[in-house]
Amino acid sequence: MTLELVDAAAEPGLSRYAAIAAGLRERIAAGEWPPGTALPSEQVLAAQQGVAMATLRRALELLAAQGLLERVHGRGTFVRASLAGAPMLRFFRFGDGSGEVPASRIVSRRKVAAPAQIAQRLGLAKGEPVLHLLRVRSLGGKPRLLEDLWLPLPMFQPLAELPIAQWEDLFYPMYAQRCGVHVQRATDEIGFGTLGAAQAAHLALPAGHPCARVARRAHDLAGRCVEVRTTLGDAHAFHYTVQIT
Amino acid sequence: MTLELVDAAAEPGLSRYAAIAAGLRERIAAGEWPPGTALPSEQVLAAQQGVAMATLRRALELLAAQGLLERVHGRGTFVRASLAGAPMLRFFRFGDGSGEVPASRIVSRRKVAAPAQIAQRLGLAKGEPVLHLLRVRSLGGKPRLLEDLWLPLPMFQPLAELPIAQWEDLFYPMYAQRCGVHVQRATDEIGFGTLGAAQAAHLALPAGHPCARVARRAHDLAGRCVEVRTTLGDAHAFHYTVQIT
DNA sequence: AAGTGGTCTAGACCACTCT
DNA sequence: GAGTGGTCTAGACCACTTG
Repeated sequence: MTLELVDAAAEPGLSRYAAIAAGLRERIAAGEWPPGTALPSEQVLAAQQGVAMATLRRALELLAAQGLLERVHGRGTFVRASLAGAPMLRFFRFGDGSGEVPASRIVSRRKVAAPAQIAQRLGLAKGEPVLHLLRVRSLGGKPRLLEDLWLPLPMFQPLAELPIAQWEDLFYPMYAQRCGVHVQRATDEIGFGTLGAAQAAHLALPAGHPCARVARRAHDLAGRCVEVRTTLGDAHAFHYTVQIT
Repeated sequence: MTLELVDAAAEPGLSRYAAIAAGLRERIAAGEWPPGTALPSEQVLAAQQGVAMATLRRALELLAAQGLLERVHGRGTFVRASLAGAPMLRFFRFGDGSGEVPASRIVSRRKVAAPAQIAQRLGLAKGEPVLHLLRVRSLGGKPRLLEDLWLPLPMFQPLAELPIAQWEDLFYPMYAQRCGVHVQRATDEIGFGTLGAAQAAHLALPAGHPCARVARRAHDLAGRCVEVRTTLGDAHAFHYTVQIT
């Protein structure tokens, strides 16, 4: 019998659990279970997929290890909500290490046609409409980080219209709430350089001052690049720890 | 028989598989299975520990995920050999990206009493004997990296006596071969600074030139810190990519 | 008390490697 | 072909969370 489930698991060469994981990943990306909500229980899913519970578990554990799901003993299995708000401070250590969230001040917001390099990083065609933002982030009243952001435009239209005064300090929760965009993972590329005159002015540093540069590409649940961001900060405040194994 | 195996698995509050993993980790650290050798088969280990094979498997998978073991389908489960030779280039990109190993030139080698800060990082008492090395690493004939190393001395005595001409370009395989020290993991702390006059001279750069600084602590199988190393390189050649999830 | 995920068992069969 | 790890099953029992 039994209902020929459209076997999302029919991928060739994949183990049963890997195929099931891939299928679940697609259904999550398609919005069947929005971020923060619970999946059906292991029992239900196992019956649905026609496998033993242990096999279904392996699929869930795989997705949990990849950061897509979060399993909570006694409660259920949940689709992970957006990334934590301000992990940018993981790269910088300014005077006060108090977990304070940097205050955000939008310096400029413009709708523009994507330059070639930005379009390529966003996975768009050159010239597609994007939202370009410049903002300064401060700690203890002192400007510390200068950020340059590019957001694809049909998707982020609500932010093109939202009054500047109503913007939040943390962007990712705002993306989720106002645009339904959930940042699920990001890639940060670290480099060192020096500040141009205009950049230096925003940070109250002399032109030519050494700076650390973090070039981020953020991706949503479906794997699309939804944000390109370049952050500059005083190189002397930069620090980062890497575990090698 | 049957020595009352000192049930390393008797830890309270640990699941059976976690306790078994901890016990195996200790036996590996104690040298029962040297790096590169195979552990007994799952069947044998399961019988030894008196658990089902699936439980034993979980223990092995845990240790494999932690990078201590390497499992090879059809061959066996192996204790991972030392870290790859020169992962320092993961942080720098000089002209040629050809996977070339940087040539090493020892600039100085001295037996000294450990300064307080070094002793602390090595987990020694201040004043304990250590080997202090300074070396320059070059690519394509050009000096690129300046390294400052501290090695605890009873342990690395063979390197205190080895003629400089016989040193290898890669240190970790040499530690393993000559001193029986196997580097299993390391922590790299990335920062930024400027070159002092002496440092700049070694790298053929002007004094005050911006540099990236990688401060490494390397640990052996038993978790002891066996090397403290600070590497300096041109800040403009620095790059590193971080995955955030 | 009911429902969830976490641990564990005692098997079966398959895929890979070596000789 | 013998031995290894990889996948999968169909259960049991435990620990945690919530009504």
